[in-house]
Amino acid sequence: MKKDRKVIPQPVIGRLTKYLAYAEQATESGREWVSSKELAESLGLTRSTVRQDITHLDLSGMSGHGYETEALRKSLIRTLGLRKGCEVVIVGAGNLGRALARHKEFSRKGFRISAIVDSNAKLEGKKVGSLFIKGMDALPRLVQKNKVSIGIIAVPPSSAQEAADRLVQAGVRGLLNLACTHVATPSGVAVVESRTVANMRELCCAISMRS
Amino acid sequence: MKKDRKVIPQPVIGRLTKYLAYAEQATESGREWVSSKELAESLGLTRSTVRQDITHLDLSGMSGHGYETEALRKSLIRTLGLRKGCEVVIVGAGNLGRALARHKEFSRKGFRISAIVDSNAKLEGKKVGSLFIKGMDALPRLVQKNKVSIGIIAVPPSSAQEAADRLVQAGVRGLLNLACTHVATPSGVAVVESRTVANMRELCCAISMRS
DNA sequence: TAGATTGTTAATCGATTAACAATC
DNA sequence: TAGATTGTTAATCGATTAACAATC
Repeated sequence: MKKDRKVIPQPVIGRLTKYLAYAEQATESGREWVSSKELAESLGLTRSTVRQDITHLDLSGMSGHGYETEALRKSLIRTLGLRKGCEVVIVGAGNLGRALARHKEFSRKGFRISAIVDSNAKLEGKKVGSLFIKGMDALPRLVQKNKVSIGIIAVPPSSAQEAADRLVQAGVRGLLNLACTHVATPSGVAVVESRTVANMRELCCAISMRS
Repeated sequence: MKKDRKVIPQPVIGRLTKYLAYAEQATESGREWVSSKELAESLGLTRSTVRQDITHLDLSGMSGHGYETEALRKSLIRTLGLRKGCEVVIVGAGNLGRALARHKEFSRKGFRISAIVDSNAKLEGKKVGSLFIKGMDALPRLVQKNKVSIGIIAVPPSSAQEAADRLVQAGVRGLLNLACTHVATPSGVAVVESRTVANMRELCCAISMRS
């Protein structure tokens, strides 16, 4: 009899991923307990917020001790739907796309880069890490065959929308858009904009406001 | 007599950067007017929110027409404190660091990568784009000389905190952390966590909730 | 003028925080 | 037991939305 888990609000989800990163580190360093106090102080939140967030998990803490690190980690993985890894395809084999294809952190966190494609025919067949660059036409077949669910857009802003369209058409269910343009998608497809340039701008803004 | 500009709430700042990206594109394609309706629909917001946000700018729209694209763009640049570009240093000359050093979009948006450094002595002197990789020890001098205000952390999670410490010590005023670990900084230094892995996880989560 | 859109106020909605009894 | 921390409820705070007169 499953607890009927309601939809978790976006801001909460954002913080849950932070708790997960923290729990993973704590697990690695062999810490057995983590408290809401510790999480709050390390991540710049209040204890109330942390405890309120943890309400959304299927997890019980222990009064006086906090949460078992490993149980917290597992519960977060379950709740966030991260149990069974995830196949990814990268569109764009420029600097950024190639760097991501070889980025260790992805596989360490359960994401498998199953292909990298580019519209530039000259790049076709070249090797990136252990992958060979494929043409855009291969996209639908690659997505089907490898059960790819996420597409990463690593092309210049001017071709971002086209990349998105082709990925959606090929059947991916989520997009990570690294181009600093907004892309439009049908409502069934989740999009996260990476916003590196936007982040830099926000930094600039924060800096200039303080001086 | 300047309008006493109050602090702008973070969620608003986040959206202002989106309007800016939109206004830049609209400017490039020669569009003269942009309305709150158009912004809202393109970016998935309500018109009310857009108009409320624009309240924070020193800008007047025109009833029946909207906002002059160019005036909107300029006002956003002013308000976000982006008028005079920004010097940046990258720590970490791995795949990601090197890719960013050559990333066109940065310079196009007013960020100048003035140096790239790495703790691995073997990389010292190698060329990345038009830059030569320097050692970590060069950091303080580079930051002073080039008036660097932002440091990008592109090292493995395990050395992220150290990179942050050295950047702060060298005198940068903001950090963009691309490692998927939280880094702690003194309160005078702004930090934005890039969260690429976290974003991927949020995508996974969104996907798994829909199925 | 008619149509469209701004600027602004007030109402709603949701998220964060405070507080505390219950528990280990 | 005493100290610490959870889980939960209620209060506060802030952000989003709705609505509409004013304006081009």
